[in-house]
Amino acid sequence: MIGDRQKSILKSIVEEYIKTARPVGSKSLCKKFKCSSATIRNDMLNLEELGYLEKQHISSGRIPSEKGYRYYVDYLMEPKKISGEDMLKLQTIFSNNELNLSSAIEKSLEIISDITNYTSVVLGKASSDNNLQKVELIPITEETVVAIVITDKGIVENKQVNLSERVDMGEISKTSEILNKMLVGTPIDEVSSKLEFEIKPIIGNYVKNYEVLYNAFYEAFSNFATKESVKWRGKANILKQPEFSNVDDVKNIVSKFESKEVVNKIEGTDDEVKIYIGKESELDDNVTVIKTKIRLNGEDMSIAVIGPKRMEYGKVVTMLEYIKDNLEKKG
Amino acid sequence: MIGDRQKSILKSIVEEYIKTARPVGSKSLCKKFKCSSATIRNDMLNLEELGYLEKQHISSGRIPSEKGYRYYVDYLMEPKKISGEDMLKLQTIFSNNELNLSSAIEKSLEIISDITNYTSVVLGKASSDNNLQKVELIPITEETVVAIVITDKGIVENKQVNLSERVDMGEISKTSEILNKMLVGTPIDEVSSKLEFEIKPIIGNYVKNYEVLYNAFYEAFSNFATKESVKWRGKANILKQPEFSNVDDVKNIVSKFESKEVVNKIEGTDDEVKIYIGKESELDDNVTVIKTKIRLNGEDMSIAVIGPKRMEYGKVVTMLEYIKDNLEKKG
DNA sequence: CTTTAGCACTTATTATTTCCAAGTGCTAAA
DNA sequence: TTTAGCACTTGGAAATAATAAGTGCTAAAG
Repeated sequence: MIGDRQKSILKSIVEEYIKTARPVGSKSLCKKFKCSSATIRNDMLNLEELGYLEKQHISSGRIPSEKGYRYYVDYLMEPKKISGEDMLKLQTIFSNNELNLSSAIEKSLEIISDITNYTSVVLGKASSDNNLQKVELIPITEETVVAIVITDKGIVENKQVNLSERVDMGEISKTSEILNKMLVGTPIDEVSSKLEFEIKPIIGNYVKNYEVLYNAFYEAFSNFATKESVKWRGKANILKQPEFSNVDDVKNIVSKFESKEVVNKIEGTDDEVKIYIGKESELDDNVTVIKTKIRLNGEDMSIAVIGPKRMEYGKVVTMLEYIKDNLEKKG
Repeated sequence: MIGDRQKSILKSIVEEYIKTARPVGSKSLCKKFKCSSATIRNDMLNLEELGYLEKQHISSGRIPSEKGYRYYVDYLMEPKKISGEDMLKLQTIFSNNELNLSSAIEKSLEIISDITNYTSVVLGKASSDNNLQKVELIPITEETVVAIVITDKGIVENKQVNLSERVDMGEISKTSEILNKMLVGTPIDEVSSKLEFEIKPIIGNYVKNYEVLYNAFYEAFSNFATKESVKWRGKANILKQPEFSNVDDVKNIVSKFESKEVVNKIEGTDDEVKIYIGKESELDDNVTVIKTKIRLNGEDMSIAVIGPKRMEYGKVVTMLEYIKDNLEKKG
């Protein structure tokens, strides 16, 4: 259905369009394919009929459709080696042993945005294979305590809680002791039910006034269980792309970046590096999202790169794979 | 120099322009001042010569200059009462006793942006009257510890640190013990020097292999001392203003919001609610920043509202004052 | 001295027209 | 199957014209 020269033409058009952001005309491919513009035009027409190419108007050159990008990504794209210069930058992340994981990830984001000029995001969420390692309730004033939860993977969360009434120091340390005795080692996604069904019924036997403290810890913990961190780099980068040359598109994408739902669209579901083009991204028809999931040290992380549909696919994929592999080696 | 009617005209022009975002012509003020447009024109000319008004072009109506806004804000503006509806929203922050301070502040931001349709920011930084209350070093693996620092104001910071070599559990708890014994009660801005001059010299007597652990804690602590939190709400709101109708201005302001220097421009220096118009904001000539400083529970917070120069000054100032007063009462 | 009516003048904005470059589809011949 | 040739379409830039809003100034009136 789609011949070899046509594949090659599609590839050239996608790559040319990625480079220049301008529709590609038949004449510009003549030298490369050693044939006349009419021949190219015939093939282009064919590719258009099959849905791989589009025109902006009747007499414009061709641009790839989403289907065209998809075909390119699935069958035509060649992986791109990381350039020496870029490799040097990436090395700074992994050669520095002092850097702990979360700093390494942040640094990676920074470098991705710097090299690609796209927007990058990392989304972290304590994963279910964290076990509770330690609980602390630290009195601050007579009516406030700070509750601290630490997991065996080293994730720490804290929350300052107002008690609704004055509570005795001794009670606080007793509560803390009981919580530790009964909860240490519990997977975090089982803590809630253990709290409710095993601890709540008996804690009254040891601690008077237990309700206030129980509630305080419960609140702190629920904070922990749902906590997500989102970090962006180069949010403004995408605006540099020529596809965002009119106000409404710019305002639109900026609003989407600010909205809360963006988190769901970004969260990776696959361990591989996956590409979501235009509509597939469910974020905005004008963007491509390339994302992957990394499970690291008890945290599920999603890293995503957001750019225009004419993104440098090969470059970004190679880079994400490299970073993913090296982070996992480090972790 | 500037007569009573002229003041009144200036006030009307500022308020009209704030409402409509369009230059104000002489005719539109006739009814209000019960005189002909020519009279108004004479006064306008005078106000322009004094620098309070500007024209966009020779035959346009007048708009306030930055000096005009400044005069309005300093001498003409009347404080605006908070509407019943808005008051209701604000009450939800302060009536809820369960809400701890940092949640209350976040909630305030949200409501400010919601009511005003401007952008709001809060900037927090541990202030110098925090004293160290507790230090913990918790081993996670043989080569990682989590260092936790807690102050008497309930601020908690933690950092996971890679040790460069394997360290014995006992050493860790000994170090932790010493740090606590010697540091508890120390104001956080004196911890660094105390660490270096009092603890480093003697810790070797108690803990072998102390260097690794000392460095780990030192790193965790320096993380703490410099940590700043920045929270935005309604970042995209400002784009809704008609002054941002061309791409470049939009891209410009978005980039500025993303840049790191913005923090310096936002940080409040004054306990009062202060207004910085256009250039005065040092952020962008097209915006006004209204900000104030709140010292709360051991944290220095700056709250800022960013909007167009034709901001609803009265409304925002009243609202910020109300929030500031009530947060300080709560804290 | 202040206010007003009248008028010529300026400018942004919008719509209309004209022109050009780029590129297409199609036909007929090679 | 490829190519040359040509009529045709479109977006975009530049030029032109028409309109609305509002000014400054002058001279007369209050």
